[in-house]
Amino acid sequence: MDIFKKKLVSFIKAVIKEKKNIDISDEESEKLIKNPPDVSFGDYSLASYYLARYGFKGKPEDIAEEIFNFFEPSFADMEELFDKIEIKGAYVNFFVNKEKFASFVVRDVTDSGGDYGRGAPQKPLKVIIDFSSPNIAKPFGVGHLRSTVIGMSLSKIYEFCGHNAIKINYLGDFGTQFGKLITAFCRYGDIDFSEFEKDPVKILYGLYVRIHKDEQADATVEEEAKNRFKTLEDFISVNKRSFEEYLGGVNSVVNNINGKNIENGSGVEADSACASGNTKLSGENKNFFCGTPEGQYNLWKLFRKLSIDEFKRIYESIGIEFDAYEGEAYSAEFSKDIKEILLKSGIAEISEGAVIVNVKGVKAPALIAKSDGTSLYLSRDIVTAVSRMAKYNFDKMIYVVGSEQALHFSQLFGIFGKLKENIQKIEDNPNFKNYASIIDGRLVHVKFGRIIGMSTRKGNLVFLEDYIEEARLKAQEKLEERLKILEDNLSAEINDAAKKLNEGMEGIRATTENVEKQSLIHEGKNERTESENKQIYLTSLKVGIGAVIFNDLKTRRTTDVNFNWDNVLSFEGQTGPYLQYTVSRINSLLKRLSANEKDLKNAAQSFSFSKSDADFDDIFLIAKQIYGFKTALHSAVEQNEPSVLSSFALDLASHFNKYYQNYRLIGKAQEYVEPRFFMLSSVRTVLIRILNLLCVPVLERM
RNA sequence: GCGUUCAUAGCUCAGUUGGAUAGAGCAACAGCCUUCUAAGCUGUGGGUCGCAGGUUCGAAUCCUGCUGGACGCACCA
Repeated sequence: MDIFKKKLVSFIKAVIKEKKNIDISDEESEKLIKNPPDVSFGDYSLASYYLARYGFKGKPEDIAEEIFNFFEPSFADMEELFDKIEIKGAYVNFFVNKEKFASFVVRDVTDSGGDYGRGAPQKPLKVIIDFSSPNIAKPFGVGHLRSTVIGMSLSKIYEFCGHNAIKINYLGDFGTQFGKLITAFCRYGDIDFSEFEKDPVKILYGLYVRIHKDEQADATVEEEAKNRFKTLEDFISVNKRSFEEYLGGVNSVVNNINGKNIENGSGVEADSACASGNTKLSGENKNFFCGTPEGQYNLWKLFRKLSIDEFKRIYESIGIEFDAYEGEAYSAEFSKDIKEILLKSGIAEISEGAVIVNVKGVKAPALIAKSDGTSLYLSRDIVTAVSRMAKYNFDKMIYVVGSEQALHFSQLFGIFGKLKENIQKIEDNPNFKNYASIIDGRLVHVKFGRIIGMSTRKGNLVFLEDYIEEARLKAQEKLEERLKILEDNLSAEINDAAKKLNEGMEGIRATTENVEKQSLIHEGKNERTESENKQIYLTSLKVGIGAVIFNDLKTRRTTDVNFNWDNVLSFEGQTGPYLQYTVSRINSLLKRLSANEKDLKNAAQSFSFSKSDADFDDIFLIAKQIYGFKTALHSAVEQNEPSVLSSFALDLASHFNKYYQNYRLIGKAQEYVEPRFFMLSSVRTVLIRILNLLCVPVLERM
């Protein structure tokens, strides 16, 4: 809490104590302080109707007056921090000392450097964030992007707030669909294996599409796929440990490890390693792959490995990373144990041959296992949650999954509620009981809306890479335009200077300066050098990625977004590139202002603002905006909502751009420039921090 | 049919958890580059907060009903 608010808190406590003889906590008192909607109402306000709960009775206006009369005599005590107190209707409004406030905020940011806003809770939470989770065998489409960036951003936000975030990618690598994929591979003889190695995901997707089409006409496809999946699941389940045994083992590992406790060799990673080697894909090996359970298992593992490699490449290109890759298959091994435990304890029952759980508050029965005995993803999710509890001992687990799966998660969460209630009915499984009973209440479904109307220009699924490339091209186009204008202006300047050359020294100086500048930019249609081209490519790529990612994070998660190419490819207004541009603008300005760094270092100790300066009101507004960063972070975490930060950043950027437009700093006196230098640098610090938290690339220059 | 969820300016969205005069950005129109990056800034127009009730000092926000859309609802994930 800042010194201004602290003062108010103590005053509010005092007035309640004095008038009603009630002691309230600092937190309670702080909650009574609101931010007025307009500067003309001051900087903090106390709405009298909130005091009704402490026994203040009567018309709100009268209460406000009562409070005001209490404050006024002791105003001298506040004078150092506040300019005035005003009564307006039902509100008592407080006006801070603007000079002090602005200096306070800017100094706060300057002192904490890049860490401004970083949290350090007394008890950091261990939070698992399960996101992205693409389905293997399908290419990484734009649909996956939303989960990916929301999850990644939340992880960063939690980390920045001092919590411990564990990022898990839970791959959809199991289920009947893989039976289909294997069926496709085995049925179609015309697969080009060299093509396969080049772009495996594309080939797999081709198989996927083809088999789904054939399935419509040929009923044997589905049957074969089901059988092959059963073979796969049976093969995995043979000779395995029991879930109980597994949980016991995890437990002993966990006790020795603090912090993140990432088990790198687990699950997918380890399995995919043994998939290579003797399992070369070729025509001759086809009998092995299609004819034996072991071959089929290897084939599936190979599909999975190839897909994961591809995903990793894509993640890397947009700056996404995970602490662990897990797969559903890993849990499939234990889904039969779950089924038995739940049935034996009476939590689950058999209905129409399938295993179901009836969950409180959810009408639809939760299906745990199919009548042919194979597992469903709900049972695998139960296994996964329990395993993770054993492994990580999490305080909270967030599933970043689309809202169309809301029912699934309410069933999953409901099952853990039921498990907790009926835990004593479970026999013989102490480890399972131990972990399963404490999960209830720690699971959160962070859902998000669909992206509607997203299709390629020809009308199909959009691949993420094509999407980004489209944005990049647009960014490059824009960049080229700007360079052209720059070049044109330059040659105009040079012509101008040449004219002046006849008029004396002034012209000579101008000409030499311009020749220097010109060497940086190619004039006219000359070929650019390779490094210039590379620079242009990288810049436009970052802008493109920024535009695409920010587009997914700027609106509240839950609303469906109407996709519109023109909106995404417009880089003006409330967009990622606008923020990137703002940062690079500040960069450029600060660079020009910081010619004398030594002076600035000295000034950092003792700068201050004067309200007699023409730009002071705007400086104060910027300081206020910066100050709101901590509140924004807080509500972003509370709501698991990155868009809070997006809106905040847009506001801040807009404040800066207005200031930039209205006041010039170059050429002003050093003591005028110094405090503003730190103010602008504070804006930049916060903007860059938010861009980082939102996974939007930051550019030095644009 | 049942359930979840949404409806705010022509379009895309905010709206400090029930508070002061409902705000931005696009698009339209009118301006601003000899002066720190015009991916910027300024101004104008644009609203029955889906409709109807209710709750109270006070409702875009809460409750009920209606209309309209999206999603989900037994062996897919």
